[in-house]
Amino acid sequence: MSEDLKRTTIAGNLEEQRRIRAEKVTAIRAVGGDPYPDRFVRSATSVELHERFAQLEPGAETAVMVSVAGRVMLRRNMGKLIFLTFQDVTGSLQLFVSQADLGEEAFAAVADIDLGDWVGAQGEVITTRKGELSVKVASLRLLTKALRPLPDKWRGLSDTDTRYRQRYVDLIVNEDARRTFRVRHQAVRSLRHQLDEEGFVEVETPVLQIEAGGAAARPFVTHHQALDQPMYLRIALELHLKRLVVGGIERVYEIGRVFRNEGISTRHNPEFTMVEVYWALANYQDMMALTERMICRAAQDAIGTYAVAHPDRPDVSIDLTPDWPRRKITELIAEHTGETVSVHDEVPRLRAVCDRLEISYEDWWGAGKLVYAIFDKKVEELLGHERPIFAYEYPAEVSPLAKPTPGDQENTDRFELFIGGKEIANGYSELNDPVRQREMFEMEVAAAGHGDVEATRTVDEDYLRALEFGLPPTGGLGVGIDRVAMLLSGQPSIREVILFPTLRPESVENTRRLATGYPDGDDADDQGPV
RNA sequence: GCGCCUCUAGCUCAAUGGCAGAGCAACGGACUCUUAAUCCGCAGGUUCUGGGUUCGAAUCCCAGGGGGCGCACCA
Repeated sequence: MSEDLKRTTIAGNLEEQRRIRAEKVTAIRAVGGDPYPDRFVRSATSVELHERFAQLEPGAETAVMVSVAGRVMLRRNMGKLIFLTFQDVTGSLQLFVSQADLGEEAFAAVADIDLGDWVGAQGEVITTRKGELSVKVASLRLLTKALRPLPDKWRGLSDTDTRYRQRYVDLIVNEDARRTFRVRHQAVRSLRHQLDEEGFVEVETPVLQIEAGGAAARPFVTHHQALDQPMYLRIALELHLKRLVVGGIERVYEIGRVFRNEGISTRHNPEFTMVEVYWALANYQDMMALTERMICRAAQDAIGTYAVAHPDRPDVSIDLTPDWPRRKITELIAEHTGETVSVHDEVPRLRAVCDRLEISYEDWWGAGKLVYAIFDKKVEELLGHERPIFAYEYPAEVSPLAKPTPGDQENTDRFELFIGGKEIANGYSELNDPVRQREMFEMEVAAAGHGDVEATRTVDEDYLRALEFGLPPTGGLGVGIDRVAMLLSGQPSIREVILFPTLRPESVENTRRLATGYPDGDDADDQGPV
């Protein structure tokens, strides 16, 4: 069996296509060419030319010379005339390549260009007889040889696993993927602009922490060698940002990655991006208004409308137009379950309500956790399907960092924003009484003792020390950036708005196949069951 | 973690117990105005892996792996 035949037998047609492209690389080098040259000076992008020459008649010549560059996506070979359609970051454009213009030798080189190659071309802007805007190529350079073939030019790449693992291919061939990440970028930029304009200072705080606090979630654990010290990846931004408010940064925010060692779903990725905002002298009402300003502006900047597609119902859209309703969670519970409950009710009565609604609970839960469970299990998913809604006045028992509602120690001035049945944002008037904060921490430690793996296990003494220096009245807010991106891009899965979502590792054999260099005769020998 | 669905050529998909196929991509050829170019020809397979049932398995069964969806989990 010859080497080539064996290779083909083992790895199939992919190896044949890669071999042929690799041989072109060799051939280019053999005549002193460079298949991976240095820079190319581009004078115009495809979209700039489409905009500037939108009105040309068919068959027009402009005498305007341009340099363009991009990846070859389509090729139509007519013999002595070749049409190439390339794609750059702005869009795509046709190259008109005539043997009469280039001469036989240069034309033959263009005929060797494969789909997926990067090329740079220089020539006159024209339209064809059919009116297609084109660059009539006077010279064309290979800028990068692609060794692997692109997916089907018409159907693209649809296998979700491959799309996520090989996002580079997804982005090359799927316009919807490019659009999604453009929307995400514009939304993030918009949030940042809004906060900057309102005088907020952007900061960065530690990702590696001695104790992960600020939320109820199981953290990722790692280890610092030099300190010989276990460390945690942060699960929230909150406690460090409030230390900065103590330090006098009265308006502060961070856009950053947080990590939660929990289940993966269409709405949860182990690492995700939050923006948290803290505003001295403000309260939770101010933060609701700020949330609304931020998301409304993001919608306008990213998609130019207040009408967003419903994540689960293709035929429905959600209207983001201000002002969004604000309702107490107990009112929403009554409205959607018919049960009148209060955090001041006796525990047995609340347990009876949970039993009626078929909600399970732990025997150590107080009234706050029970009321919250009712809201969480029976009401949340029903909220925000026509327009966003703020729910507020959450039990203190489930809000250990929030300030009590004036005159009601069992409730807090906390809110959550729901859009399309999903939680998008969470905020409150910050608890700034260090004595009460210590009590709340100790309650959490007790919950951890009950087996609550998400409860904070230690009292954050440094945070309490900071509070003792005086945290002014402060409003705080956390927004899940990924969920905003899902909302605005109309994507039903968080994996669609994260460039490289968390996946199981690829199989060894598959990784091997994908990572194998070429040409290299040894690889093929190692792979197969020869 | 549990349940359901799914895995066939580089890509997108057929073949439902009886010869593994098509389109695109590739390769050879024709073609100076195409638009997913067209036309002729040719090649490409560990049907995810391992067992089993059967005269015969891509197809049925069991186990494992990847993925999707749902549930559980998720202040």
